[in-house]
Amino acid sequence: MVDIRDIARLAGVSTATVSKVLNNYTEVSDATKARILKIVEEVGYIPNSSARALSTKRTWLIGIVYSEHLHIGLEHNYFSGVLEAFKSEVESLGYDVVFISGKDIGYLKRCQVRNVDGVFVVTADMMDTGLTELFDSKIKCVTTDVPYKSIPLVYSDNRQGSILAIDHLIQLGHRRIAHIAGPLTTIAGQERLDGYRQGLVNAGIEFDASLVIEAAEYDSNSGYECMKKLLKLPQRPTAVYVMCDLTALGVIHAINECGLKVGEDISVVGFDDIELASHIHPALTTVKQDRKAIGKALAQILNKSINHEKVDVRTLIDTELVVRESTTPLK
Amino acid sequence: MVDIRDIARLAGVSTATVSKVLNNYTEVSDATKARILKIVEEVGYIPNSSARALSTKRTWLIGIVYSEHLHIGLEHNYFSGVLEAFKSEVESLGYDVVFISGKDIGYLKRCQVRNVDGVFVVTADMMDTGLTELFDSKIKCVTTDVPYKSIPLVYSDNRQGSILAIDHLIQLGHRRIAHIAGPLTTIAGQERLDGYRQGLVNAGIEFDASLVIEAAEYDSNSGYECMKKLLKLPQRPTAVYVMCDLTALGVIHAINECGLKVGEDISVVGFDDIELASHIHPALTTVKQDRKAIGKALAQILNKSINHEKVDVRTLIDTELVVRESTTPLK
DNA sequence: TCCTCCTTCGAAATCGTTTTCGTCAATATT
DNA sequence: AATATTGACGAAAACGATTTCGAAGGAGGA
Repeated sequence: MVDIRDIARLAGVSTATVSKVLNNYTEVSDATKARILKIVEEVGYIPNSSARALSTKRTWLIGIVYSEHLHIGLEHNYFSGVLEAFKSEVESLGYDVVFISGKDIGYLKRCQVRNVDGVFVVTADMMDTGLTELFDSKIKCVTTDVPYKSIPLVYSDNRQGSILAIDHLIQLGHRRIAHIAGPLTTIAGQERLDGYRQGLVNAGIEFDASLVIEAAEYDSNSGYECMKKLLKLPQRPTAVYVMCDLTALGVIHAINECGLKVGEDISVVGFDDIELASHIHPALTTVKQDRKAIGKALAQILNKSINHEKVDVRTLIDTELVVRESTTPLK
Repeated sequence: MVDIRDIARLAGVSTATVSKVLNNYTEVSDATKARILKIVEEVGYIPNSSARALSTKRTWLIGIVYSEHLHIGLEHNYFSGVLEAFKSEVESLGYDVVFISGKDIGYLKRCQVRNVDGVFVVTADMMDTGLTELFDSKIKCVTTDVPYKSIPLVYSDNRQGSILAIDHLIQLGHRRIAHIAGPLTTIAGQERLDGYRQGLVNAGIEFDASLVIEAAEYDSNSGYECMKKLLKLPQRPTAVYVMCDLTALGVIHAINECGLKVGEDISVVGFDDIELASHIHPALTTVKQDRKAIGKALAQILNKSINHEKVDVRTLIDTELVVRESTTPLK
């Protein structure tokens, strides 16, 4: 492998000079700069990042952390979408992305071993002390969905999203709109419920507590269970606003099972816009989280933070309603 | 940050000795070893991985590469599953995992910049010269799904999977079994078609070319289109074996659209077992690819390869049939 | 007693960069 | 003409580990 000394020798200069042109210092003449660059190109010289990191104390590495026992992370479509956008943005800022596991020595120590410049905590469970230890350290972090002290946070404007959904249903003529809420221990669960209430208030509809059910989890089964209950109500809702797409699938299952048709008999709106929302039949109307924007914002904020610039502690990203087939005008 | 010299000073030994106990050399006495370890523990010393990499030429980093323009990668449930399993296995072997993008300078150079010990090419498009350049280099690679020269390859036993599917349908009494094949330019497409024919042969059913359609892509639309054609056949198939779950969704859509019921009127079998297969209604019977096993095998093979051990060039992983609601006995 | 052989350890070179500071010549200033 | 300034470059010291090879000292053998 050719190193910086080879380049220096070939160009008849010192390694200092080579290093300077490689790092865009101005104090080297255009002539030698061009000469060095040419040689670098010809021999295909690639600076050794370990050596560079050793002497600059910057690795240009961003760590990705997620609470492993939550069993989401990579496999969840929402997070992989955010992660993909994040990755793409930090890459264009010059970083690479490395996974940090918490195995054995914990997240913090692993981050220190790798000397990451910053970390993105994708799925945070604040009960995980390994994580809070990381948040409380000197290492620059950003996260999404769940707040912790003054760690910069980027997430969807859940209230606004809920209002979009409710407005849409009201436009279609619905008045009895049920809501399956996320666990109210989660911020998202609370805010989406808030937005639901606000949406009703805006339309002058009175809030009916019997139309709201708190789900146990953000999963499909919970949706199935909750919908079963709603269907037993003396007066059935004509529309259901569900706090996430996966849960909406369970809801749809329950509706089908009792012989009703999604869309025709009961309109359903989800939240997230995961991949399958558009693939099922009827396709799901849903509040789309702008994963690209979230990932990109996270990347930019983390970069600023690494460079000691001031950053916003909270960033809200707008959601967007995607109307498909699961919502129809009230007959 | 405390470094190895601090430890040496505190223990009253040289850095050489500290390094030796940290790397499990035998030539240091039990007493000093214990003393050093104790101090390391107390002050929370963490070796600097850049320095270590610089002097050992091993980074303990594995690169993850995927053809970006294919627009799969992270967001595709199958690959994220394999990747998750791979990551987990290499982590327990002591590596960390870093994403390598091809931006600007190409995959190979980026791998060299980071000095990765090896790379896992998750989604390979062999038309991508950036990728073949990487494969043809000295860097140890493994990949899945698509073969290239003697790069170690791990993938599902597609023929065996097809046979499972066909056997199942035959057990249920079906005889007119259609197949929507993947693009025959892909190995998976070919092998699954092969297995389909073999399954029929095993059951003594004659192959009927009119029941086989080659899809344009591994996506939902292709399934929709192909199924439309199959439904126009003078004698409709009673069952369809589809080369992937996503495509099966399109198939289901087409079946519903013409007033038939999946399961009752036409049985459908997919391939992959992506997340939504179990979430749709009726839930999809499918051939499950063992993502965990594939990821794990890839990790072990890559590790061996890095350590200059002999490895198998091709490794087949068994598939498994997951019977759900989309297949029922022929009436 | 002398010699050999282990065991245990350390001095110092090395890995490939960056960065500070000094040198030296050429140019600008008075 | 003497001095001050500027521009272009290099010597050498980091950065924090690993590893080779030699040395010291004690144990064992003849």
